[in-house]
Amino acid sequence: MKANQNQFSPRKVPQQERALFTVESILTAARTIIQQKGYEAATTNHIADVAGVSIGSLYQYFPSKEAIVAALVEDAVLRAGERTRKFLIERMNVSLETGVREIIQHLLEIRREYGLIFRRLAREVPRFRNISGQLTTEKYLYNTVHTFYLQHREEILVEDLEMAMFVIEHLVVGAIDAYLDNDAPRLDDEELVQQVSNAVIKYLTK
Amino acid sequence: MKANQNQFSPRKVPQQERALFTVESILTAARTIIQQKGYEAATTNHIADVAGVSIGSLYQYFPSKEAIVAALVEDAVLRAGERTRKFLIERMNVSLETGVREIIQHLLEIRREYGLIFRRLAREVPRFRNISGQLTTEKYLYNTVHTFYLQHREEILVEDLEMAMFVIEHLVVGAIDAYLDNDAPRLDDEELVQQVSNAVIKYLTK
Amino acid sequence: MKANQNQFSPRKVPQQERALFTVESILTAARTIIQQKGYEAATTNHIADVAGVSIGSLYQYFPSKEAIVAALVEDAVLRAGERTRKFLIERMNVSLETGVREIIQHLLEIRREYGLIFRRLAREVPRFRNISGQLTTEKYLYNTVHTFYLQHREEILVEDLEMAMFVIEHLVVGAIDAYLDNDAPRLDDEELVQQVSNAVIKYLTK
Amino acid sequence: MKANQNQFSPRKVPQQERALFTVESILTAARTIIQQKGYEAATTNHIADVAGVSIGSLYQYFPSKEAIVAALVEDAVLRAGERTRKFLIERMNVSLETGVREIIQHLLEIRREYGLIFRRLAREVPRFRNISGQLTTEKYLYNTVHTFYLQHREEILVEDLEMAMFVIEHLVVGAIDAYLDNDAPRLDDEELVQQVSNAVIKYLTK
DNA sequence: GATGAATGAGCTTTCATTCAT
DNA sequence: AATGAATGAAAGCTCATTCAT
Repeated sequence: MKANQNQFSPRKVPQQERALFTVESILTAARTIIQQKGYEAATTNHIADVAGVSIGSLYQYFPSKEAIVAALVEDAVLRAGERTRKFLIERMNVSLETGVREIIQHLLEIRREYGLIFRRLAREVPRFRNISGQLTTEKYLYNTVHTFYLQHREEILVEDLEMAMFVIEHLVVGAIDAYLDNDAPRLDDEELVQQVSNAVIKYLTK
Repeated sequence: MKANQNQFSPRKVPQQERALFTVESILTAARTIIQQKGYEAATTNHIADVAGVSIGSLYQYFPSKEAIVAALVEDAVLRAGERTRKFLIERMNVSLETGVREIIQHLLEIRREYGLIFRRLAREVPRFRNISGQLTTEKYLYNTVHTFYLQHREEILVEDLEMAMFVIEHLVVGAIDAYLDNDAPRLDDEELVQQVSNAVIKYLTK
Repeated sequence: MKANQNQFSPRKVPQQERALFTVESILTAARTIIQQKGYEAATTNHIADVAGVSIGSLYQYFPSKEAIVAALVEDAVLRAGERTRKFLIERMNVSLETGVREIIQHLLEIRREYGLIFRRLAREVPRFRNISGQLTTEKYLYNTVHTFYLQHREEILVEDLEMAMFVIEHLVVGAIDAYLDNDAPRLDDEELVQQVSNAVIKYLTK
Repeated sequence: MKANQNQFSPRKVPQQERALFTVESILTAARTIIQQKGYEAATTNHIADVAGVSIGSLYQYFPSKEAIVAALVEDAVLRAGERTRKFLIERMNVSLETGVREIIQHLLEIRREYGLIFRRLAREVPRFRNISGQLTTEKYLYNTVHTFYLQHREEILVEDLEMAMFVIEHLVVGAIDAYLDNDAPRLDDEELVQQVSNAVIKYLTK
């Protein structure tokens, strides 16, 4: 069931190369502006301007401003999801401890890179929290992570694994986002990953 | 009582009871609107409307829209801070495990009650993250929590306690907020508190 | 025929000393603000504030903001007029040349002193131009100046004296105001008075 | 072409004929309103209304209300300046007396035509006095007038010519503006020009 | 009389969106 | 298809004035 079918779906599916390029330009412009100046600065006219496209063209491919943002979020989620899934698959045979640490390390990188989209939009515009939240969880964390944990099921002492996954996901993402938000006082990447991994491992196995 | 003196400080101090009521109405209206519909919906005219007050009156006591929000945040932080500090002091002699669980339980309540202000505003309007962030952490968590942990220092195995406090704070708050945001799938309050306490205790002592 | 009878007349004629003081405070405050920050800054609330009087009281003595300004202009005109008349009377027996020079000298001083009221208000608020214009001309220049010129009628070659007076008045006031407005490039008080006197004397006698 | 580049410069340069017409409409509407009702009456909404244009269009071409007025002043100064310069050049070979009279006659016409802009704006809004003042004096009076006077240097008895020019300029403009402001009592155009010319000629040559 | 709280029309300006070319 | 001119609801805010105490 494809989710984005109704209000946020692009007006026309671009079929020519130029059209595709236009759409790409708009999304890139929107992404750049939001990351550099925040959501409020991302007016449609400004986006069109930066994209080098007329405002009329912009509205030929996107029915509304929200549609642009939705596309942006979806794009980020898909890319990040794909990368994360590949990453996880490569780590399927690794030890629980190593796996957890590397996954957290990976999440830190991912959220630093795409995170501005997630964090900015999710925080500034509540409407998009659901979109990104659902997609995040469902599409690129849950399934594969679940598989990974199952591989180490006997090491894991908690009974309800799915609940633990929910708890862990938010423990981890909460800590990472806080770390990225605040210019953290006495912590560097390595230390953070170490500590959070510690917490997760202990939570799962002790 | 030293910060935000200029741009956010009230325009005039109400001297009659009627005026006090007006100020209270405005803050209540703003709080209600923000909690129910978000920051974007909280236009000054709407706030005045809901408060049953003219727009002129609103601007007689608040120099700007942001000042209203700042007052809201400050108020929430002060109340929540006071309650939390009292709560912590009463638990000074309790065991580490009990203390952690009860504190997390308490934080869950606090953030459910005042948290919409923290979470909504902090997320939607980055400007306010500083205010709430600083006040939150520094004023009512850090000092007292630190004292509590020190009382159980010998049970705690991590070396750098302050770093651990940073990690824990964001692990806990991240998880709680996520739980409150998503109407969590297979979790209730008790379970959440239990799991997060578990994680924290294990992180500290194993 | 008293001019200021209708829309600009004070609401009540103050009969007690305190009331008189209040009115004086308001006028002084208004004058100060207008001179220092311009007409736009002179809001009624600000005036009341500076006057140390409640806004309610202000409206007890003046029916509108314009009434305050009108009173201000009238006051300035009366004072300046009185001083000028006295000054002129003392110079009745002086030679035409000396008299003209000293009058111009005197006008320079007067307009430097009260002029901010005349110039600011007259320029920023066209409604008041008539008031001040009429009062200026009629009440303190025309009659006495006329008498002075008559004393030297035989030296004066122009036929239509009244027309000449009109021309001279505006030549003189125009030059003085321009001098006071621009921070004049290569001119000081003395030089200005000298040159303008020259022009007037020559105009009248050559 | 170097000053007012930022805050007053047009927002976008109109590229279609339709847009040019819009800009023209806005300027015309603003000019009309200011001339007929003064600066205070010239609200942006009213200007847009009279121009038959939406408020949005107005702000597409002018970044602020002041920018409109600035454009108005600049336009008037440029046109008036050009006309006056041409006029003066044609009179270069004329006698001092004729020249002065014709120039004053010309100034009377110019200030009657464009003058409402100069006088109203210059008087009501001090900010614009600088713009119009500088442009007026420097660009279209000073240079050419100076040349004219130099051609008759031997007839002129005053020593410091430039100072005399300053005095004369303000004598003349002051008198003309006063004549145009007050609907002058016993004077017509011809008489005014005659008298003021007289004064100037005598001032210069006697 | 005096106070100051309350009012609200109206101001400048923005920006998502539509429409004529 | 593309352009960009045009739209107008709606935002934040001011200030002369009224009214309850």
